[in-house]
Amino acid sequence: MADEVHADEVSWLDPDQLWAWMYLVAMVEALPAALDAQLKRDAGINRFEYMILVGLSDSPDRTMAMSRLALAASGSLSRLSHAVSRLASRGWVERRAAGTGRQMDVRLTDTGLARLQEIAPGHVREARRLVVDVLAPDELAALGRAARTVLQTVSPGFVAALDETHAPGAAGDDAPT
Amino acid sequence: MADEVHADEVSWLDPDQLWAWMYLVAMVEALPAALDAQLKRDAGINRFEYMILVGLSDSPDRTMAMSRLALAASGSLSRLSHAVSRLASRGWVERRAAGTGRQMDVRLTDTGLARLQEIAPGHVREARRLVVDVLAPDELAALGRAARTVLQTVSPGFVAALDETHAPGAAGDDAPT
DNA sequence: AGCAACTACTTGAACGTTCAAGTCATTCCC
DNA sequence: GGGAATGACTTGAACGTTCAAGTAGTTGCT
Repeated sequence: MADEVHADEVSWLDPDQLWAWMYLVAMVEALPAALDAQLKRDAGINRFEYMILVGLSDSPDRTMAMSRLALAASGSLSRLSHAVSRLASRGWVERRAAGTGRQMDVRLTDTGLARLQEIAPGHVREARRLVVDVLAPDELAALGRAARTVLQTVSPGFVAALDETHAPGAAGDDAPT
Repeated sequence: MADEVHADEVSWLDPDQLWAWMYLVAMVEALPAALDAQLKRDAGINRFEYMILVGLSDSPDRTMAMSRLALAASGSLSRLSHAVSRLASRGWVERRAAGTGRQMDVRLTDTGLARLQEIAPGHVREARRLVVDVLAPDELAALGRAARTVLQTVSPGFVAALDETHAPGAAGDDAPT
């Protein structure tokens, strides 16, 4: 593409923007794949299942309702339901009817918690190897801020939720630090 | 998680690192989904198929061998083969035996090029709406540089390839301005 | 009390990706 | 010049995600 598009009134990206865009697209393609690969290889689960386990593990009684968990892991209810079925068949989580309505609670079992504690260090190590340790602290901070800004358009609700749980004071409103 | 991990000798992330990591992970999860959604809705294709079309469109004779195209779109040969079958069944690309060996060329048809020219502006608009226009120029540049640095670990070959085709001079070697 | 609307979840089929073969021409070697 | 190895794909099954129902409690209206 680049020039041959007959882009009436669409402003194409200038070289600097295009440069940044290409690398960003490449990263958002490659990074999830790399993280998934590590989890799959070392633990036999994917990133979404990992998020479920983590979400449950730091929740009171290691339990959450499906709908809240779906938000926490940022996936659809359907996707979550299938994933919970898989995890339950391995005995890592269990379903239990909750008090009201059709609501269901998912609980991280002792087995599940034990496995997560084995898995987590390796995943953190990978996060360091691929991202945290290859960037200078200020570069990492800038990356985080840019990611947050982008997310504010892509999924505003999620930013609100994250800001609430993580450093509600420190992480300002628009331009932390 | 956060504390309850019995992480012998694994250095956990400090609050600032964790903050950046959370937003980064959320972004690399949400951004591809958002881009895919726009393409699916407006054009009935996914990001990978779009990359194929773009790759072919600015290639001599709108043609590339499968293996080269797989590199350009950064996917496996198998994935590409399936995707090309889908695109071919819509008449957007065509397969042709190339000179040597079992090699196959894929060519963007006139129909395919026409469709791409209709599709591209909308995609650029989305890129602007979600990323390029919500960040200040220096923030975007920093994001691009960070992405490139991360990619250097995740898939070094790809960085080399991208640097070669895009702004070989301007995009220095380690810390482009 | 009866019925619609809503919320919370599950399920099955369709679709795209991955993974493990399978095919077929070419090249290298004895 | 036959046979193994290599390169360039294709194909089919398995798996996870999405999408469109389906199920089942709860609430609100009349």
